Amino acid sequence: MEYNFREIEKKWQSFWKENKTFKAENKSDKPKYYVLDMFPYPSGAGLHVGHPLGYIASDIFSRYKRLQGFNVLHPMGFDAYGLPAEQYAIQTGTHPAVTTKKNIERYKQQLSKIGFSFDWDRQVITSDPAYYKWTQWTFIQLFKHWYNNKIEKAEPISDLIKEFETSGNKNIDAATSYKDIFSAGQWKSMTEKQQQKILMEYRLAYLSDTMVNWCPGLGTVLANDEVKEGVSIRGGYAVERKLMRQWSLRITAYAKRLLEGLDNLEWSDSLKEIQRNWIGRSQGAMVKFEVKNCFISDEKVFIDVFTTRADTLFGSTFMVLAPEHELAEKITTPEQKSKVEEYISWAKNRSERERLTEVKKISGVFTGASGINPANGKEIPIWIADYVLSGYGTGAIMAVPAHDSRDYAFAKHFNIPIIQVVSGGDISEESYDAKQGKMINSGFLNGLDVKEAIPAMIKKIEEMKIGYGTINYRLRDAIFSRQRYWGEPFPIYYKDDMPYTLDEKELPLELPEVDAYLPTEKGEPPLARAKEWKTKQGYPLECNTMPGFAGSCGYYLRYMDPQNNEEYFSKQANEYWKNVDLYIGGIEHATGHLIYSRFWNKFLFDLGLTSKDEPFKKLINQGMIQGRSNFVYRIKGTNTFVSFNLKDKYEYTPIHVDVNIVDNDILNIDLFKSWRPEFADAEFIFEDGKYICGSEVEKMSKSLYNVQNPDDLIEKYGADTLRMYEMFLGPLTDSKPWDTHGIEGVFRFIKKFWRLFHNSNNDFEISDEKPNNKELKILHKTIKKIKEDVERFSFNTAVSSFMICVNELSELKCNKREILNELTILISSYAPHIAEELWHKMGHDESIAYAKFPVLNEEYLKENTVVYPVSFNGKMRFKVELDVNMSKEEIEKTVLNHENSQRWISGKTPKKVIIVPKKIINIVI
RNA sequence: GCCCAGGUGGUGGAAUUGGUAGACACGUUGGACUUAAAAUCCAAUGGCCAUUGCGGCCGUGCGGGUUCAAGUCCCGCCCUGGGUACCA
Repeated sequence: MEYNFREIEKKWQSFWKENKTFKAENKSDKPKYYVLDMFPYPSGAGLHVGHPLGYIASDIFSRYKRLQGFNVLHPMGFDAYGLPAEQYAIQTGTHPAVTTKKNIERYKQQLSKIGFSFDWDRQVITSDPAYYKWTQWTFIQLFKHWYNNKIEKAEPISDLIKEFETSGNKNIDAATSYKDIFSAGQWKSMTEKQQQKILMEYRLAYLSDTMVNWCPGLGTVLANDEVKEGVSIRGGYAVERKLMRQWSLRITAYAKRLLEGLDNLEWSDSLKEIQRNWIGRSQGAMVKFEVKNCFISDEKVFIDVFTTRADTLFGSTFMVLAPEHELAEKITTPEQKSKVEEYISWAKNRSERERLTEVKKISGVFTGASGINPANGKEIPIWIADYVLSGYGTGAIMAVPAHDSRDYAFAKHFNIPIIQVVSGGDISEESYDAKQGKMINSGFLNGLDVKEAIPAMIKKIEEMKIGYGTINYRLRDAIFSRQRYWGEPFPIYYKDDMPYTLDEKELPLELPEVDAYLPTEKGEPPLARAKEWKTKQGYPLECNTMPGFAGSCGYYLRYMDPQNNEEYFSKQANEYWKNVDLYIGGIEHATGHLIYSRFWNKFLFDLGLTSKDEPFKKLINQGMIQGRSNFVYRIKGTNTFVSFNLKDKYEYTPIHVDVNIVDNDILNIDLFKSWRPEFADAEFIFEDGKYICGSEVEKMSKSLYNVQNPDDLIEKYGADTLRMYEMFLGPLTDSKPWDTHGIEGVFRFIKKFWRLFHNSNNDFEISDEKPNNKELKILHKTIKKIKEDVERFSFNTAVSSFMICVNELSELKCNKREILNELTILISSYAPHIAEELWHKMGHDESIAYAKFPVLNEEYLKENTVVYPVSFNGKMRFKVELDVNMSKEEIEKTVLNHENSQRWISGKTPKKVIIVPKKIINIVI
């Protein structure tokens, strides 16, 4: 029989489906192994060859682990909420659920053709009410908990209320924005609304007026990780800062644990580094500066600043507030009022993008007020400038122009004095920012080294009770509201303008129908259009929905127990599966999903629901598969196209051409003419009778006509070939261009593998003869290599080893059962369909998926002789085969007397002979 | 600017611990089989020189260094990709 992959692959895919071959049980005597892929957003475009790369790798690993005797959890699902389906709904009126369902079906169909060993019974879809019930449930728990810094753990709000009732808040050390101190008596005398307002500042999910990234193009706010360089990552729309009442998650409470947890994870250094930078820990001090002669309701006014350079306090010659700072207008003197107001409104109306691109432009305004430098009692001016960000630290700084380049530029521009306090550099030219040198002009600090001066100054600040040493994080709370339709509704209603959670029994709160997917005329989010969007008691429900990342925060937990209607997941299921052993996905989630998930998991851990503090033990980022675009060159002003190597004689315009009408860079003229009407009459300047196209490596994208679709390749070569080729392309973690021609080589290999089992008439024929040592050696060499390679995720070299093995066995015309049986198991995780087919032909009844991974016998690898490369002064000159047991002395003697050596020694006495057993011989002349 | 990866034939890449640089493929060239094509098989294939044969020199971004030996380690530089960007 010919190798008929279409028939074989269809046959085994339905076999696996019917027999539920890959169903994972929550109870097993086997050790568990959890392999997870980042689940896809089902877009309308379908999969291209880049998408399955990670899935193939994780599938190979899952199948390998099954062969090794593990109970493997390898699920798949869909991250189904997202902007594209909603944008499409706005344009066409099609409900996003309809689009999403259709796209999921398409994705599933495409995925099923690749032969993945997913347990589809565990599929989760984030937009399914049975799933998002638990997203909403977790939100309620976040609302009902606060973070206790003393024990670094989330605790129930009810416990916090008890504490307020007995002792007020003086003993509480919480992650909160609330600064005032109240007593138990004061607490009790508050109205419910006042109490709720205070509690809101402690909750891990809280509602507040915050500066948000408002994206008018998308009609919604965005989280920090959804914005890059002042524009939205999805769609590239401009983003501006806006004060809005929004839900946020107090992820900053977990900053320390999120940072420290990284140390024990098997993630790539670069990914950990991205997260470390995003969390951005800085050690420093909080210092209080008094505002001179300034009183608000009889109390002195102080400005808190955060600094990492407490040592330079004596050099602080002015202060700067962010334009959004709450004191900015309050401390401004009447004379400066109009200027300050003008500046603040100018700064507010600047888009984020303008602000970023005009970083070099210095702007600011003097408030007229002065602060007092607590180190030396000197009066220093207070300015407002937008180089100070409201979101970091306290939104106010002590400026030290001598030792901070930004302050320096500002001081030079506005003629503010500069006092050097650390020796080194030339401050008439530029600031001296290095943390190196001796202190000068700094009172009691003089003569100390910077490294000594920092703690000395912090100690002094603490003694003076004007501040304290502290750690500041760059990480911000996650803004959790979106003014969109297609997302999880919040389980929240409003009473007296204060938010309350729905009862857990009322979950899921299902997404209502609306007449249009647009904001109302009053500018409320789309949910405000829903009829009866209120509780049974008549209280209005929240109209915002949750962000795109909400559903992916805990999906890996739900896979453990996906049909559970009583709980998110059972304790028993979680204690069995624990956390993800191997997670494969793109690096683009470094500052989004991968931080949010860790936070979500840590919170559930604090509640005692998850058994592990970290969700993803080992994580691999697969590289991107880039497209290889082809170009034709049209001579300017004509409809004539010039072949690649002749183009420089003309003035031309390169035009992307569909890679599917180009074969090996040679353009198919007929297909090109019929590709687009404007090319129907095209003329050509050929070279060697052919039209050669240019090529370039770019992103794989529809608009660049370089998309390779897995379905087409499967149709042509089969899924086994596609799987192996995607792995053969290069290291999993590297980005690499797709080259369709390479797939032929893998296809040839698969056919060659098939021929090992078939005679010249294409009939299945294997021999029961005992294999010889040569054959056993080939097999065991391959077992060893495949095992090593898969365990270090080096799938490309594993594929080459299979090629070498099959080449060698073909050469020996080996069709012996003992060899082929083992080789089939080895290859089954890479090319499961052909392996399953041959496995059954060899007489097995059970699926190969649960066969036993071949055991390596080192005996077969033993050699009697070693071929030594003989080098002279490090240059390899010839090889010599020697007995493996020869002593170094014997080797030296033999090699020096070897006829080929004489030429290189040429009568001289070798200075030194280096012999590394079984490796190399080097003779130094 | 700062931080992190990386730079090897015409192409994708291999070299796992400092020990034969270029495995395995693609492509190219020549050949076999065939009426022909496809498929398959064989041979050559880093560059330069030599070629009747043996062979020789150079070569892992560039310049230094350590070592018997460097793609691999160290120092300096260049380039590419990613992250981040007034983070006090």
